[in-house]
Amino acid sequence: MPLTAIRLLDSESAACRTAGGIAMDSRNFILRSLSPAEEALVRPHLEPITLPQKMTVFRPDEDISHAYFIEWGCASLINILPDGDAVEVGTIGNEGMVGIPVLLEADRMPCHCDIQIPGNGWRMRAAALRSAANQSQSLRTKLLRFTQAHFNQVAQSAACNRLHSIEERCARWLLMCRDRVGDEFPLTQEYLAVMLGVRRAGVTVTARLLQGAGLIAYTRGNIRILDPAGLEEVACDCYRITRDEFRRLIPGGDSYPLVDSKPRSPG
Amino acid sequence: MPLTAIRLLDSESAACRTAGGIAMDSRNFILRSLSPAEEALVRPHLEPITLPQKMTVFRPDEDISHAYFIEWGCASLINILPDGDAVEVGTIGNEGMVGIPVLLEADRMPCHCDIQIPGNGWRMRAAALRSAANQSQSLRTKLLRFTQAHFNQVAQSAACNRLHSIEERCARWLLMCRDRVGDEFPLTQEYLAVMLGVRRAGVTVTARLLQGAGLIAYTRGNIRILDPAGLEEVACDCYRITRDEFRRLIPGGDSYPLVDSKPRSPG
DNA sequence: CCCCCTATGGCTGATACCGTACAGACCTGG
DNA sequence: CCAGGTCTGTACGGTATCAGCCATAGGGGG
Repeated sequence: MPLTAIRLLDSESAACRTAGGIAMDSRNFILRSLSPAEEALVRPHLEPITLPQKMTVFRPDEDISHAYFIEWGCASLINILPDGDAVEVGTIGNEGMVGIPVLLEADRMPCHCDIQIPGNGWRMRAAALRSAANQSQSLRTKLLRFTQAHFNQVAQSAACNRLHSIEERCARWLLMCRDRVGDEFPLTQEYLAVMLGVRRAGVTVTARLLQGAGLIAYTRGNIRILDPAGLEEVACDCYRITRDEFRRLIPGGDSYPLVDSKPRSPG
Repeated sequence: MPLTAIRLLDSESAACRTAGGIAMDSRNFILRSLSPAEEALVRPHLEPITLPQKMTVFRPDEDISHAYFIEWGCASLINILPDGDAVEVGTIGNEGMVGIPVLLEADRMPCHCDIQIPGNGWRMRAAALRSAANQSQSLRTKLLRFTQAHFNQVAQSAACNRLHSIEERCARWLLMCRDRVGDEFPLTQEYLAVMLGVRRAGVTVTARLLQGAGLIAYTRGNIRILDPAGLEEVACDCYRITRDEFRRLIPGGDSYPLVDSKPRSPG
């Protein structure tokens, strides 16, 4: 079976899970942490959604219509400068919520956000999220603490982008993806180059190095992590620093990352 | 008179202003925007404070005791990595509040924060700030919108640090300081090098270039902006993008930056 | 089976910035 | 007036990464 066949949990099967309750079996750290009272505020507004690769979640300076709670996959906050150059400034997967500007009453922000690793999740209208956050202080606290965790990640990236080599940053970035979606995921070097803010050719050299060292294996558009511990040695400390603060700040963070196996489409 | 004589508004004269009401005459955009009800929540807890250069505001992974509302001067969020390298990831002056982790219920964060340009302001105990923010939704909104503005700034820095030259970033950074404290401020090249995450020698070369072009003038430990418009042409778009979002998000942002003259110590 | 598109691999020379080092210039205190 | 610290100016070789370019290879559609 080609690797690309391992893809999405479709929205139908995601919707099925609703019957069993969200809090119990969601991979999303915010949803799984909800108390019954919080769940009553949130759940009626959740709509299951598939997240195909390259889907635009929101655009710079456009009102954000929904916040997203990702189950599988990974969204990327990308800063695209007027001259066309781009870099990723932050990544969000199942550990939190996409759409922080909604929570912070700002409605929009100057970054582009798209789906970098396909998956699925839930979305909730911006107004509903704001209303829920204003009604429950405990829910608000969870969302705000995640916001701080994400802020830390972006702040770490600002330093990392300045001070660390492509190799260090590449290893860090692959580990961050692994924590969210497991050992294997679809990803081209072209895309990875945008994430790291470097030329595609630079990624090729680095990827070959990592593969040569037995840390990863890749084919066209797919990457598999072979040796996470080895990769962590190559990565800069930024990986560990960010992850540890996530663990401290997100609800139930002591079990981050989740190690359950990736769901597959039926058949 | 040596430039270094132009320094602080001492806490005594800051305290005097209290008599006239904070909202009326504060340079701080959050304080000056407070409604009477909000002011009643905040003002009793404010304590005037001078902010000497290099003062530590908070340390990595240490509980933050106070939030700060700066009137003059400028604080810097610095990421110091385990290997000793450092870069600034964000700057806060009179446009907002220092101590976002308090508001976001996270208590602390992995960055170092210190005073980069001396000045003065007010501080408020962390618990008092949290309590005020939880009691008033409108106050909370103001603080959260500032948080988004600062988040944008850090996200912009992440991209800027990766993609722009020392010269562009240096010009950007000087303009950001100017918006907060006026055309002249104490600052060594050594410090500026940390801010930009480059060698001190690299700053010297850049500073000479900018001075040669008539954009700035500097002596030991002091910088004066001569031609802001010219500097803006040298700076990358990151300056404008961040500033414009600040204007949109902070209360009364249409009058940012304030252009009133810098107060001087009596005599 | 062939074609074409996408993805990866590998050149070449250019350059921005680094690490290190040292010298001069200014300021302050004894 | 000297001593010592701090700040700035400058040089040198080294290197990570860039910009541009072309070659190869896999894989799906006709």
